[in-house]
Amino acid sequence: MAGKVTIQDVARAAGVSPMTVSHVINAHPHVKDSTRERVLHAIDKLDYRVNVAARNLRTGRTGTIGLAVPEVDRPYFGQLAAEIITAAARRGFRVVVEQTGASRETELDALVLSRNRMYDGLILSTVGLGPADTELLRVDYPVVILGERIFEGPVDHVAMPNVEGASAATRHLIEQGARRIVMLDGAANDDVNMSSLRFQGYRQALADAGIAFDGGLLVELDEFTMQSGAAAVHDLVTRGIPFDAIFCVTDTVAIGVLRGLASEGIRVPDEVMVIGFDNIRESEFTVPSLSSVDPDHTTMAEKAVSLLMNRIERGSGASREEYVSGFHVVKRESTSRIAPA
Amino acid sequence: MAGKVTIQDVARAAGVSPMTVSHVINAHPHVKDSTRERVLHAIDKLDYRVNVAARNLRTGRTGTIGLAVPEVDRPYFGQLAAEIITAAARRGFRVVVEQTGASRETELDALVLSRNRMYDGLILSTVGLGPADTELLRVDYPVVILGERIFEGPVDHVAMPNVEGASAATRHLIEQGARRIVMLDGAANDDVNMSSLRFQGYRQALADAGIAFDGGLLVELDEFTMQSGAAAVHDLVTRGIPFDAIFCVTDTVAIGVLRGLASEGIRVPDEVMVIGFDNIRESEFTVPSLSSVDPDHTTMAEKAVSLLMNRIERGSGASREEYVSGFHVVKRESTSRIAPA
DNA sequence: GTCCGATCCGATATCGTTACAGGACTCGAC
DNA sequence: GTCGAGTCCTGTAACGATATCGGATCGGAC
Repeated sequence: MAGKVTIQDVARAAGVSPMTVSHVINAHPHVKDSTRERVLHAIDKLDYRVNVAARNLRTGRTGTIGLAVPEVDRPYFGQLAAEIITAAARRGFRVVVEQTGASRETELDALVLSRNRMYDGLILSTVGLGPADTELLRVDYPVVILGERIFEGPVDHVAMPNVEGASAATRHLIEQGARRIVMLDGAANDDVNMSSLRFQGYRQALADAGIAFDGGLLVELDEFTMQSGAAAVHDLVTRGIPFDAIFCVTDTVAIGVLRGLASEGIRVPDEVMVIGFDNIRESEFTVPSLSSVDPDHTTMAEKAVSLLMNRIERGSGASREEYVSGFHVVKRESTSRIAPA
Repeated sequence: MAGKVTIQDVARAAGVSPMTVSHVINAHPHVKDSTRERVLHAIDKLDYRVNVAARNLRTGRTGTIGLAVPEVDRPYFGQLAAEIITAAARRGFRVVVEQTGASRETELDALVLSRNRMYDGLILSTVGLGPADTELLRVDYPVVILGERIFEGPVDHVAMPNVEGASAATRHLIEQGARRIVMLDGAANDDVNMSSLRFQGYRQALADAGIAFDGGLLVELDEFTMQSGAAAVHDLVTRGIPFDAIFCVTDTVAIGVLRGLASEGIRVPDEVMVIGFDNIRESEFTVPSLSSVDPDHTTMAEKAVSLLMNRIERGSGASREEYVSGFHVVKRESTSRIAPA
């Protein structure tokens, strides 16, 4: 029953026109208080709810934005999603979460979906897209890319300080005495993806410290999971490669690494130090607790949503914005050779 | 430009009526191949996208379901959300994630929102709702409650084997030699919420083993976070309460507990054993790895979505269904007094 | 040659809301 | 007494799709 009440019914019950009801619902001015009361009373009595589909059709807005992430159950993306949903809710927007599974195809699908006008805008936390896809991003609806750095992309972009953060993390390891630093990275195939940028930071820090880069210490992971982090450690140990620290491309990988080292009976940080990137919530609670680079996700999420809102409201005219978040290195037990109190 | 192409434009370009275009789009039978080709070609050429709002209005369906969880960035809910999004996507549905922050009010808000016909249905992973709210759940659109057990609720329900799982976890601790088992629980105030049910299982296992329940070993947490788990351990130790095992109401709490024990210099499992509930992905990678009760979320998520789809398709006529998932105890290092290989 | 069912296509009428434009009325100023 | 500027309300016409139903066409059976 409640589902079938329309604005017409309310109008009839309140003795006004549908338009007046609409005005009341949308808080337009120029409605006499007594009239407003009557309408509200009728709405209440009939248990009227606006039909969002009809409103969407008429206004051309949906009040919904899309968020495309590889998987919400990865800690980093989960936390990002939570912050974005909160930031959007603050502005009266709902968020549809699409899982792209880190594949280029599905990320493009999300773009196309959004073109259906299903969403007012889209936040794309890319992984698979590369500079070759730049042209495909040249779409006529609001899009914000979050995370990866796509060189000269045609859309708004909120990026991480990948190079600088990775460099600082590596420098921290060096300062703590590490010399043979493994990097667990992804495929760094196009110079601008996350893996590649963090690798650049790593190399740069090594160079700055006068440490020669050893290709044998670079491990390319297929995916950024705890599983793959643990497996990589096992592999390194099995192959007998000596190392005294590991810089992990993400905290999730680092958690797997901590586990892998424990399984191998290697003590952290005494024998091997570990640092990650992202500072996810779990990192504070691992044993030992995990040092990490904190790129300030909260600000990034807030910025992404606010950029998107600007596009939605002001259209595609304005010039493209690029925001790179700040960062700081969070030093915890995993890189602290002085035993904690 | 792409945004303004309507089905009319396509019809004109293809030399057919809008209805025929609609038939093609919706894969209706009885459209000649040559006609279909022409229409598809026109769609492609004009870069036409259906206007979802218009379709929703006309059909009364949105192809979107709501998922209300406390927070997507808690591992358990993140993993649940991921599974539900996947299960829904398989059926051609999108998912809007609402964060209720574990408050009763926001959970009810989600229910009301859904009444806007914004979603075709709602999956509510409750925390704050209690039996007192049973009547409020008597709504006329598809709802599935996921997780908590609301006695005799008027809606479909996918529940966990809370009592049985908790009992099995506790029994496992006892079998491993524990006698003074702390339970870290939430407020067990209404006999049917998660905390209360898991507490029942705990007490039952104690009773079965002939161990007297010691109220001093029951700790009520305000929230189920790693933070609160760690704090609880610190508090117990500070108060000098002796214990040889901890059963945590969730794995997230347990991870905090592992961390807290490490900070206190207490060895796991030698001095204190720990077991959680949920078997989140992280539990396999903690140090030591965490034993847990696995309620098979994948099946739960799948079941929740499938129940919801049934409601959406078949209406509210059918009788209410209640599904309780199976479970098994996953034994890992944190409860294994025999050192792992 | 007729008839019938299957196949193919389209005219019309909404779905429930809001944009737009304008009508009626009030009130104060001159 | 007239005018203008609010204030308050409403009639009409979409927004872009699909449900419904009926009309046309075609091929085969008799």
